[in-house]
Amino acid sequence: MSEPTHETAQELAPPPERARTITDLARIAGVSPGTVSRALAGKSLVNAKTRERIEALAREHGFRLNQMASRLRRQKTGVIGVAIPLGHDRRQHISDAFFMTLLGYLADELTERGYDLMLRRVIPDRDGDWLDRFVGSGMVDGVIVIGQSDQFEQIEAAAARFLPMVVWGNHQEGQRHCAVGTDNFAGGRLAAERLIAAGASTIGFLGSTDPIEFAARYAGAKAVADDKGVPIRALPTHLSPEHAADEIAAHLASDMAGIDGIFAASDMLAIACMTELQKRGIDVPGGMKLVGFDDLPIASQTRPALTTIRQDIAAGAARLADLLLRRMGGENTASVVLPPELVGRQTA
Amino acid sequence: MSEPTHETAQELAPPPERARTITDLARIAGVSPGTVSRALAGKSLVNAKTRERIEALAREHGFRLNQMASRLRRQKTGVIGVAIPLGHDRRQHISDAFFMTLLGYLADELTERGYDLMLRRVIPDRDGDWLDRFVGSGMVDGVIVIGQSDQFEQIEAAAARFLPMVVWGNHQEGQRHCAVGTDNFAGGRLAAERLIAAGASTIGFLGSTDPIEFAARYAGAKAVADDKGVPIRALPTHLSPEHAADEIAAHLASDMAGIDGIFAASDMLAIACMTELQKRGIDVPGGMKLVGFDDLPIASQTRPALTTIRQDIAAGAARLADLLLRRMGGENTASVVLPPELVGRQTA
DNA sequence: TACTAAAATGCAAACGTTTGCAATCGGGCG
DNA sequence: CGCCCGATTGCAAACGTTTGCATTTTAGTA
Repeated sequence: MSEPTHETAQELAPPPERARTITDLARIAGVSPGTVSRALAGKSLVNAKTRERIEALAREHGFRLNQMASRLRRQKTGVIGVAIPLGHDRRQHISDAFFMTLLGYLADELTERGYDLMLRRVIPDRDGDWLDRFVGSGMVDGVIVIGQSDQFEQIEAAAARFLPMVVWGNHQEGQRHCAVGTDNFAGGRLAAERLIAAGASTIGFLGSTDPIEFAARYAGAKAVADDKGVPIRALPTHLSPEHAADEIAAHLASDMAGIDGIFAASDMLAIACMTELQKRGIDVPGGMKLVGFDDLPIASQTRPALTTIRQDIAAGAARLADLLLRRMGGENTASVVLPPELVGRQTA
Repeated sequence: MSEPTHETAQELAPPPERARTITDLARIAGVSPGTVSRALAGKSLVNAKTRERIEALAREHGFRLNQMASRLRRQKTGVIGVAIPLGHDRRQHISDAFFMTLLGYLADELTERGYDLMLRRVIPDRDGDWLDRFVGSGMVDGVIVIGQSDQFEQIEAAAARFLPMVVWGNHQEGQRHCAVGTDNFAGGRLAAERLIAAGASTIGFLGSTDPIEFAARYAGAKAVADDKGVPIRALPTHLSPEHAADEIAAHLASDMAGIDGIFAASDMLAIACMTELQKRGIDVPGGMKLVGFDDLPIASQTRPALTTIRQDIAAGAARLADLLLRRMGGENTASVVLPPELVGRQTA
């Protein structure tokens, strides 16, 4: 009574006691936790007025549902795991342009459908168990693996026990896991055909042939080259941007006897290569034909504009998302092979 | 006894009864769940032999710890939330090159430290509550917001209650939340100085001035331009790659009176602009000086190579990660402003 | 008013781990 | 042989929700 102002203040702005748990909120509302849960979930079993009152109290006391507990109880997470295995080139960065572009589209697709993405970068040989641990962790409802890298066996093993998984990469005869990917062999064919048609008499394949995606690109190009009697050989190069430029420079300095057409395993390599060629005063396509792979947005912005093999990344992401959701629903889906497409620009 | 082969087979390859829960495994091992938990966690309290036996059984029966339950109990998740608010340009794609590059570095940094990333793309005006819901969900131990967009108020509000949050973006006098970002105003100054030094007599700023990061870049450029008596004006352009080219073309066709120097709000815009200029036969830098912003990897690969203002994205990601972890440890950290750097190449 | 059915709520048991505390076991020592 | 102490293990209560079932309230009807 001696501090009226104090009391008045308290009454006007009641201390916003935060309700941390559903039980707190139930106590405040004078109902049971079960009712609060049902009210916030929008179930029909609860009286409309009660629901409104509880919703108002929830807002007022800043209540947030603890997702961990909710998910434990409901045995589903609303999260899709995205794993990026970096097996074939440990120096390869997760910020690789192709992966990031695909990831961006995936995020768009899945967010649209109400899922969150959990990103995990994996260095397989540090941990042979990586995929099993990921799919069995109870943290994700489904898994997308971006790139098979050199982890084909691991992926097959996981697929045997875990249905909701889809992989970006090659589909091989008889494989167990569901893959979505470009027909890399056909893409390699297209590239070689284009180079030869443009007048190349000896072809260099710029990139590693270890990851099976790249191996297939090389094999496709080699099939065409062999068929037409054009020599072709691999110029091994790592993907990481810091190393690629130097390795390409080394190739150009020593290893190019007769090569007048280059098929680069990715656009990023092709662009790095073009820069090195121009540094040396070699004209593209005059002195060297060049074909890339991916058709990243930058490919059309280089000078000269890059001739490349297009992977439809947006379509691929859409298929990945679609197939994964169907598998999460129990369906056993088949792999999808997307056709590559030659995008003829100025470099070959 | 009448089916010896059957029994033999059973003995040789015991049905690999999968242990789903820690209780299953405890039953199999003949110990209590608590002991199994301690054994798998590598606590010292459990006998070495017991631990080894349990670990072997865990492998054999394909046991995976349920992370949901573990995290609920331990009240921590090992997950860092990454939110990308798309407020100022809803058409902007999460696959935006700058965001993706930053995200890639962040993933590298945080994965290295044992955290997973949870990615969330947010369209704020669909849901004014987005940040509160994210930080209060109990699903993440900390949050990184990439880009303030037009959500400054929301972020400030969340920062008042939630310590472990760091934001990529501008720091403004007296703001509450911890930000890491480039000094955009200084960057704008550098760009304008360079353009003017290269001979530009009228400057166009290519990009939106709505997001505060871009507004600061424009303000910096304007400060220098005003100082030197050089006219400058904004050429509003959206960021999404599909629209940018057309909008730039429209500017070039109608709006360019006197402009002989362009400061693009991002490298992607600069590159799109360069392509449009070249389509029109305008020489860069002869007919038009051009300066970008970001110094993405592609910037050095264009022809002519792009003069731009470098943001050190890798360093920024490292600072974000470092500050976030310190905040998760209870420390209240100050904002960090990174100095931009002019990278002089060929376009201005 | 009494009875019935439907609507709304409460109760309590899950979900699968972790962890403080108590109980057990074994060995060394007096 | 009995006792004590340290090393292991078991017990049971959390963590915060959801949900089947039982119970109470309400509304409707005879």
